[in-house]
Amino acid sequence: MEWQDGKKKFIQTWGTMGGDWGINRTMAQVHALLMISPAALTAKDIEGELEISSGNANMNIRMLMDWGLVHKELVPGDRKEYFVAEKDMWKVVRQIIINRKKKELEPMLKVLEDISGFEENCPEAESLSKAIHDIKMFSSKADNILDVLVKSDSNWFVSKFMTMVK
Amino acid sequence: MEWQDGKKKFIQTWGTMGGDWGINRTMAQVHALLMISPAALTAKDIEGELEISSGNANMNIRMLMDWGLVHKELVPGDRKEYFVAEKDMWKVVRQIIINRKKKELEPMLKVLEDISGFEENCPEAESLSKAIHDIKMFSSKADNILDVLVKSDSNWFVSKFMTMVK
DNA sequence: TGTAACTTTCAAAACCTTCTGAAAGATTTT
DNA sequence: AAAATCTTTCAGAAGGTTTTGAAAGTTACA
Repeated sequence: MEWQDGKKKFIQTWGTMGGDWGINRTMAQVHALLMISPAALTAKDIEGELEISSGNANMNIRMLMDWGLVHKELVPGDRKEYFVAEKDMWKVVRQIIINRKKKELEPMLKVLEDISGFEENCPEAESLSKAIHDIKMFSSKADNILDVLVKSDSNWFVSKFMTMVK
Repeated sequence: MEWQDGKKKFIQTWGTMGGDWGINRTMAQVHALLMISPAALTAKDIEGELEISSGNANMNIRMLMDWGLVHKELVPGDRKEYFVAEKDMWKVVRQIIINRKKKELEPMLKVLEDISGFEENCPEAESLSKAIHDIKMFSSKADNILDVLVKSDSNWFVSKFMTMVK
């Protein structure tokens, strides 16, 4: 396989992956492209490579910057804006975890907190109560674990984990 | 708050949550409803509660059964099919992990394997090579960790984890 | 076997998200 | 300050997924 084909497939795969992870496909593709680019790229480069409109490119680049996965790089004497992606996989995953946690886990915990304050004694109410309690329990544990995960170094984590399961 | 309102919000929240997790909203709502039902429900009950069509109910119940989160329960002397949901949160989460791993992580690892076999020496090819390598590394670690997670008991895992990070 | 109760299928409709393309807004150069 | 270059915005178009509703398929019983 030529590396150019590999590149195409890589961008595609990362795009699909992104879709599954609550990142839109194009956003993930832009990220993939930047991630494997040795040099910084301009918006125009990205539009060209991925065959998308400037509006689309702009919007997704901005989103990636919001997520902290891409940043601008200004080349002295050049008026264009260049973009580079975070290339450290662990940092990338960490950012994704942080963002999803904030968007999904935390709001859910809040709602569960809000709806747990009723008192009634029919089986239905009790069943609901139990479910809410269990999920709250579980989610806050997950929340804690993710916090640790995000704060830690990848190698440390994996090696520690691997000894732990022995 | 009345428990009936809590129930509505719970179903809604679990539905949104599901959407974020690659489970469609209705499927997650059906699951939520069954999860907080002390008794088994018929397809008709579900249609009524969630105000959805029979086709929709049927399709999502079937999907939940495919995922192993819901099963049929036959009541002797009754011709209707009754459904109950898995209520152990840990089992639920485990099923979700198994399914997503199969659908997302494993195919990705396969593609990365396929496209890593080129040899060229321009910086672009090298950059691509490195990205592929890093992701493969990372994903297979994640794959292993999830395997352990899935096989283990929740309490064991959490407590072990919590000591580990001390 | 006929009929009633229930379940499944599927094409078309509704809905939601993403993308385009053109116009407006910036910023720099001449 | 006009022109050129680049970036952003946004309404409507396109594309994808989910839902409906009605018809077809099953099963159980009289």
